[in-house]
Amino acid sequence: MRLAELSERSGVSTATIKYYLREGLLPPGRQVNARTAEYDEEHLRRLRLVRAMIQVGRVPVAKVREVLGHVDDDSLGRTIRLGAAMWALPQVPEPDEEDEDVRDAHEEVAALLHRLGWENAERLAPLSPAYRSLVVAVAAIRRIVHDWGAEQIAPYAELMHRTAVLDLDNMETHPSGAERVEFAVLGAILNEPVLQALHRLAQEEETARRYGFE
Amino acid sequence: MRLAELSERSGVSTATIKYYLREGLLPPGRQVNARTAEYDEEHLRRLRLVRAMIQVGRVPVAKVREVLGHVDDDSLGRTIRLGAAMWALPQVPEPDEEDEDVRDAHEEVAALLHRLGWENAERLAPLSPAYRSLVVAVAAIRRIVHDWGAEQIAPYAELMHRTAVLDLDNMETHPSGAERVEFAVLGAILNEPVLQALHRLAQEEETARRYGFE
DNA sequence: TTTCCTTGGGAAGTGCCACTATCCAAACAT
DNA sequence: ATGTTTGGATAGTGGCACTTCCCAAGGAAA
Repeated sequence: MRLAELSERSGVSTATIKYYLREGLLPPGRQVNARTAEYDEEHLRRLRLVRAMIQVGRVPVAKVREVLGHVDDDSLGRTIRLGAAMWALPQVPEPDEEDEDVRDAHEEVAALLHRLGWENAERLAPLSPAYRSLVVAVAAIRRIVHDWGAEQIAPYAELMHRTAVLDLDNMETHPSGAERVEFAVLGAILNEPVLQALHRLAQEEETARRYGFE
Repeated sequence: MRLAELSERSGVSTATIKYYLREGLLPPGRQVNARTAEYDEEHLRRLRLVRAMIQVGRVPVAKVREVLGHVDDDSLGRTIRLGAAMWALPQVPEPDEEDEDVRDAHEEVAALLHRLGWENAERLAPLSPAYRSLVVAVAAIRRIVHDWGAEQIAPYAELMHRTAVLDLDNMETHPSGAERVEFAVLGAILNEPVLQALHRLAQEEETARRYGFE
């Protein structure tokens, strides 16, 4: 498969594919001669994954490179590889520990994890980007709605835990092997837009049930 | 309150506040004289809301202006105003109806809504940005994981519906009045980062429970 | 063989976006 | 009188995801 065909089958312009090659998101094709390169089905798969991450998952190009680097790192065990890939994802500004709201949010979230019995998450907290994201988001809300706290979050946490159980069950039904980490990353990244869209649809449904269309 | 004080109390630079004023995200202050303007607590609230939307919610400036335009539109009923604000949010590329995967995804999602009994969502579907987002995301996943469909999504939809019920319950416990639409928008926008962070934390917790830290 | 078209690679340019820096003149503080 | 602060306007910055342009090598057609 030449560049042109790769482009046609994926719907991505040749210029963009060349850009991805330069950025290291796609491995180079097999060099046939000085001016020709061959690509295969694996390149097509990878390209579709990259596109999905960028367009649907809104992951910046630099992050995609980082995530794929972990996915391809054979020196790591599967779980760790997936964890590394997931931790490379978030794009959160560091919480400003000077800020009082941030410190409050910190305590509140830590207490919440404890109350929920999420011991592993508690242990990972100091390192976890997800934990930091949560602190930032909670601080931002409390800055505007002062009487907002763990009581409001806890039921959501319960639901999200069930969601995570579904995620992992899903993953386990899938064939293991080379594709599995890739599938897991895909699931992790593309599940989120699906969940978000479902959430908004559900809000529309529930709002209409309660208040009609007016 | 002068610009400088507004800046200090919000932690936003004067240059940025001036930018927001120019962009119409903040109403102009009360003009004291040719070279002085007064701002009040309402400006501070609004500024914090804008910041939260932009920084935590990642809403682009143009969208923030649009959303706030709906929030401030007194000619509309509350439910409609909220709906308009919510619908102004998403940033989804139009699904390409030429694409076969997109058409498949379309059918699949429509069938899913029907099966779930989300009649209102079904009726709103042709117009709803959330519906379009869902179609785009499902199409992107199916392009890579071919045996993926409604059976996988349905349980998530169920959980997201419960989340939406929580959202609206929460909103109803809140005082009505001028603040309520603002609170609803805030909830809608800032809940999503919270949910996302909780989801990722829950994944970490559940992964560690099943597989340990290796 | 000559002509023409296609190909892959690299450098530079584009458009958008969220700020940020610089000016300016009025107003206030000392 | 002097220096600082203020709000408003204009232009500039840096990052990002491409896109355009150019070139020389290959291959196909005449």
